[in-house]
Amino acid sequence: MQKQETLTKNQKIILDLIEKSDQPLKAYSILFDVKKKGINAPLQVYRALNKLVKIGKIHKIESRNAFIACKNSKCQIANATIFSICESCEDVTEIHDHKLSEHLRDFKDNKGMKYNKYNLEFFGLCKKCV
Amino acid sequence: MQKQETLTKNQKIILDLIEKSDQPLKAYSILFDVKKKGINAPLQVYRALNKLVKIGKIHKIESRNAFIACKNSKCQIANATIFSICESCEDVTEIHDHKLSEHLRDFKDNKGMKYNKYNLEFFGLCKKCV
DNA sequence: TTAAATATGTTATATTATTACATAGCGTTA
DNA sequence: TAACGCTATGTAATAATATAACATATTTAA
Repeated sequence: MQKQETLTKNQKIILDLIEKSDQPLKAYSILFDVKKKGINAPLQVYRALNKLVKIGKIHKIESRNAFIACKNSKCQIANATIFSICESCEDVTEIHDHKLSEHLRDFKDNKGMKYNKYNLEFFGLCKKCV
Repeated sequence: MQKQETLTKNQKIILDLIEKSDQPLKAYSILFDVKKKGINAPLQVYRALNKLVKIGKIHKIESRNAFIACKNSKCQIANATIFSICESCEDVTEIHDHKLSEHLRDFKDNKGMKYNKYNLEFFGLCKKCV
């Protein structure tokens, strides 16, 4: 379990912003939005983002270079993420599917590799965009 | 099935280079290597890369911004990729696991989304690095 | 044989992310 | 409390990744 009480000022500001959005935000768009709060440089944003990713409060959508809040209040799935991404409207949803997660968690390759993390992104068209 | 006979000069040069490497190559490292062959600008590389990804000859490792050749001669899996990535030595291997692929192919979320593609990346430590 | 589609070459620029360095705060422990 | 280790901060500069815009050429198909 992560300790959420230790978030610093910058981390809180940036997490707040990301949590208010239900869609992924890009680093420089975050930077633009938090300038009024005294965060002036990309590095300040990236440092906070990296920390928030590390503790599982947010996830990075790798194919989009964007960051979305983790809706799972327990924040235990920083290392096991599944997303669906609409290639038309770019809507992103985190998927929680017990059975699929189980399969992924239990997956063993034939090279004896020890996994501690996975990220899965599904692409397609959402209901609205079909 | 894709038509491989239609690759253009630039596409061939860049595919050759990527196929000679068993590990992912980055766009600007590719650019550096193909300058002697008359490819001078990033855009020429990215255009070839995008095409090669589209037809399934190579895959992009999203978490690494790098490109690796598809070893599957049939090239039918441009839209269904699974990789294992060692976080220590950065070795990347494409995984072909029938059962897992089946699960992913058959996965349906509860939002009625129609998927046409997925990308899964496993992270951990390979045998050598454990 | 013209039109449409695809690819090329080039310059410039946009976007994403890190290096390097100086400083500040905080908890431990001696 | 003083000294240390650790983490975070602020700032400037720059590296790394990727695309826009434009002119031209080549290929494909009607």
